[in-house]
Amino acid sequence: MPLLDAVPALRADLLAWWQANGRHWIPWKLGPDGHPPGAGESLDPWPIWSAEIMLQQTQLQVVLPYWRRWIEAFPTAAALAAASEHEVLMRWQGLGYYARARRLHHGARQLLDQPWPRTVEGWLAIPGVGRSTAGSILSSAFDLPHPILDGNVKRVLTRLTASPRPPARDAAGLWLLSTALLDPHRPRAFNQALMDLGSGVCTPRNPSCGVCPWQGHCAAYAAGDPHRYPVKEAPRELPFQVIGVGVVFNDAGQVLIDQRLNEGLLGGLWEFPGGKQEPGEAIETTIVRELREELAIEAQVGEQLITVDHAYSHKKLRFVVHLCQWQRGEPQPLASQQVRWVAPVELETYPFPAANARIIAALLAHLQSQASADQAA
DNA sequence: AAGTCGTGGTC
DNA sequence: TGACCAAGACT
Repeated sequence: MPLLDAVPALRADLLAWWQANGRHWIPWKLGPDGHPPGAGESLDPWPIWSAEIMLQQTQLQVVLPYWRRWIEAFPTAAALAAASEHEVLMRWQGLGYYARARRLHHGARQLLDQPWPRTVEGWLAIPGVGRSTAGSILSSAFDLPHPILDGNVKRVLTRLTASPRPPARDAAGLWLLSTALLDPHRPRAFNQALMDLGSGVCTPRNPSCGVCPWQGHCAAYAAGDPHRYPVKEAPRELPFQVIGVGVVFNDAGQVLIDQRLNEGLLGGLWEFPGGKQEPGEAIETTIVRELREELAIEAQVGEQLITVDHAYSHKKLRFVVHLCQWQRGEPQPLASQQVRWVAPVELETYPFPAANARIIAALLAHLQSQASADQAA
């Protein structure tokens, strides 16, 4: 029997499973009374929009504490619009993909004094909102019939059809299937059920096919190899680079930090200055050279503070961090937005990426042990 | 349209 | 120096 003929049964079976087994506790999916909304009932789009942006390529359990603090700080879109970019990045610090925060910030300002969009086109006009996020917001907030296609849905659908192609090679087909399956009478419940199925049953490893409401329709289950889907692209090797980093002190005991450009990796966040080690170059030379090239200062490189290995999505870096002493030259933001001397205790008031947070922890520990050594002497 | 963009969980 | 991946969007 063709899959499309089974659509009514698929909808009914999924929704029945979800009624008993779904995640009915997700905070941004609850009404003001703390209970799930009835069919056709609307929810405040703001907490949902915030959550959907945070959830892009990020697991629910990681998002939850960030989202709670975020909504407490910014209860409305207008509150976010009124906030500074510094405060926005502080609230996003550690969550990754920082362009999401700046786009959400801009989107909130863009929507000021405008009614909430109720069309896909209206949401697509907002920075950071793509087709799947738009569908998720519209179905979650307004119970409107728009499909979604996130990682969970891709996995469920590629297994359901035993698709031989990686999802990126068949986006059009997957969107068609998500659209065809969507229950037009209960879009909010159906989309959430599809994601809950992918999250709790149709999992990447060791799927629980024994309790799956779609087992009888699943081509991958019939073939006995649901774990093979979705078919993966050939993985690429990640380049590895060593970065020399200077924690530069001045005579007042302050350290030098710079704010990265908004474009590119870690855009808008603060960091300790540094740069890529060139072939055959001693790391101390790298640090001296980068401080000259990017800040126009002369500094003396001292002892190593720490090395930090960190994997990003498309490269692996090793930060070799040395304590340095500023000698001369007013720091210039030649490769950054701005540079600043700050007392070590003030570092916590700036948004730093995760690798730099480890450097700060090592620095504070170093200063602590140094202070107690001085006291003993 | 392939490359870019983070981090932490989990095995 | 692990591999793999997660409620994707943007260029």
